[in-house]
Amino acid sequence: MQQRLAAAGLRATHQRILILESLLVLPGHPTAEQVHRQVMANTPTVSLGTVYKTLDSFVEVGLTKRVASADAQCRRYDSDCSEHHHLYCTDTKEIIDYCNPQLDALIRDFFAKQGLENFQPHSFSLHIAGTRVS
Amino acid sequence: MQQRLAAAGLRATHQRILILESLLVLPGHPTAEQVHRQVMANTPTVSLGTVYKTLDSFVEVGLTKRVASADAQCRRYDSDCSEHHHLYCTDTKEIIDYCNPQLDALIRDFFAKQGLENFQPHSFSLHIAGTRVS
DNA sequence: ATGCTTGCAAACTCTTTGCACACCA
DNA sequence: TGGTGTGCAAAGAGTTTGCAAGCAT
Repeated sequence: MQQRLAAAGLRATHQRILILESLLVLPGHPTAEQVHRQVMANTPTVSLGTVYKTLDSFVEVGLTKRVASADAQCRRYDSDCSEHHHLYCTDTKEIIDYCNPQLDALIRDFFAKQGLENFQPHSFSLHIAGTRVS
Repeated sequence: MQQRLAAAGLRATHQRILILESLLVLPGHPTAEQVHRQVMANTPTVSLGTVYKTLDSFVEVGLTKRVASADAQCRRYDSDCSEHHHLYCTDTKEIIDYCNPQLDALIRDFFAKQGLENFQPHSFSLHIAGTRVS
């Protein structure tokens, strides 16, 4: 954990380690509030302000991402910085991560063949809206 | 304009007509604030609260969409309810609409062939992050 | 005339900021 | 030790809510 922070050029403080661990443990796309709660479960002396500042630093150095969310009125963070897609259930407002290398290949291929004008794509993320079926 | 509102099951009030017009005029993905400014340019007596309420109604009946945005700390709306994708410039934080029927077909095809487990997709939106080149 | 809409202002939520103290390198 | 990070509380931005008055049907 310390290593990851050091590698990212951040001081390995107690709080940052806790917050990074919490991010990795929490499923889905936690809000700052949820990260804070998770951190507090172990160490009840970390302030919410610090969580915000720390998450911002993490985003800045690429340790996490902010994820887009049309419904939420708050920011969500994602510790999984690998490329992946999202299933969005319009009933439950749930966001589920979805990985599919075949899909990735298909999309990359498409843009490799017929490029975009004036735009160099770096990463792709497909948002799939729909409903859960059981 | 009245027709569109009536068809959506909303009363055609002066304010709603103005707000709908403003949405159609404004480029990109305006915030509630931007819509309000646009409305005020014509009729300086519409309150921001009404803009919020109205935009919510519009989203509810499908006249507009909320668009996801990882950076913004405010909600953005999109009057273009047809299926389209987004180019996101990581330099300028700009979001550009992008349409490509071929791409749509490719994606629909992919999921038609090998469906998702426990999920019925309704719409797809590809977020393409990258940088502008000139 | 009835009931949905509006305007206003206050309340609320989420996030940021300023500053003194604490801690890592 | 020096400079960065933290906690706290207050401020800020964006959004929602409650209610009396207004308007579309």
